[in-house]
Amino acid sequence: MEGGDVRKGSARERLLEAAFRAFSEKGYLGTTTREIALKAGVAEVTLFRHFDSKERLFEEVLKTYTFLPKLKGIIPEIRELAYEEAMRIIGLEFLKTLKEEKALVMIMLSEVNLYPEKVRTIHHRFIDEILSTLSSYLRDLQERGLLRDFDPSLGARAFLGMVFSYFKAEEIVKGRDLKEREMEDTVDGFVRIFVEGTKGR
Amino acid sequence: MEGGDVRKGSARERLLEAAFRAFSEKGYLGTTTREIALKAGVAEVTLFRHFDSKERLFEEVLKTYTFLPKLKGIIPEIRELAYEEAMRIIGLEFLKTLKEEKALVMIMLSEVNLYPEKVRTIHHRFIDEILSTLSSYLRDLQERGLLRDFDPSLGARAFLGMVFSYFKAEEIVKGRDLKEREMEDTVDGFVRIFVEGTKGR
DNA sequence: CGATATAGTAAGTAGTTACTAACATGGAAG
DNA sequence: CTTCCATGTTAGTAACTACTTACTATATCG
Repeated sequence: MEGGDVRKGSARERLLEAAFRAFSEKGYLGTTTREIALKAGVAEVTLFRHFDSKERLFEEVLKTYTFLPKLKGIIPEIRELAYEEAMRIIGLEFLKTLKEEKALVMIMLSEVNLYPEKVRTIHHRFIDEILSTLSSYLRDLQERGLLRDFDPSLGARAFLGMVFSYFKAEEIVKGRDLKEREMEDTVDGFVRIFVEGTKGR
Repeated sequence: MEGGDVRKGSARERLLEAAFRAFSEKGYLGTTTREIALKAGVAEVTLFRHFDSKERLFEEVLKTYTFLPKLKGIIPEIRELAYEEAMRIIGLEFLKTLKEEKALVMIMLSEVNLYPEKVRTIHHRFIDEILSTLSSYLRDLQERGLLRDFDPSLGARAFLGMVFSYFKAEEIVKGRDLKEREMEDTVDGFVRIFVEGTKGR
């Protein structure tokens, strides 16, 4: 989006950030080392002094910008809430995380072909993590007799899948910038369907 | 998958198919015209005689291999079925279509950065089409008083989103080859949640 | 002050890539 | 038979790209 330079922090940090942005906006192959150095405001040779090759820079970018989902942290507080309200928060938090980490999501989708293993690793640390957090929450509710009997892992997939696909269609493919209000309304609709579909009768 | 040649049809057809495969397996930038020609079993210059440039070849590939979703065709027969059974068929048919058209889906996801407009066009003709087909089916059931009141377009998104995300996670990211049985079971679970969550009470 | 680390400038290399030019070949059609 | 037309072969070009080498400048630190 913003083509601006990165002018704070050490050369290494600036390179990592410039590379991260560039890879996410133009893809790995579509990005040149010259361009990254320019954006970072350093000489191209400095890039190769810090990272031996373009590929190692890419690896460092992934290592640096792969985040841990914060959903895990909010689960304890959520167990106190009503089911529907809890799912609303989980869905919205997941969607916001996707939005914040859009650059990383773009890299994952673009680079599945070129670096399947690297992408799989991130996917595992990110999506699978959230998935298992949500399924253990659902299992807990089942054991307390609040939900009907269904595979909680499948349920988690169903719910997060709705949210992810919505994000993919609007933000990634259509290039939109979703507003708070619209996100809330949409998640709300998803929650109503999901909660109604999983409640005990 | 198979690195084999394409040895039937005219040179033009062979080029289109070889390019389609290559683009989907290695991305647009990761594919060379030399490689396409080799796979098609023709001289590289023949490629440029048929298509003026690599980019125009790409456009022709998209034009040629963009398909019309067949979901629309089966809707009439489905209106006769019970809601749950109908959704099962729709979900499974959608998933199978994604599987058959996996190459195109890969291209779409990989090339959002490079050619956003081209990808948007395909997405519109493919996903949006299915989406509106399903929402009109849901609206119909609502009007017949069989479903509770909810935005049918949101409902369609929810359901197809579950299926798409499942496909993305398993086939695209994890590189698996989903078997009939597993697809049926998963769609079945999705359907149960969705149907229960949208039925009139 | 002197050593060390970090950065820049400049020049270049070897490989690749999309794309072109020129000419030869073979088959189908009139 | 001859005229096309689609194709192959060969050679080449201009641009780009990841990466290197060699030398210089600056700032920090003991």
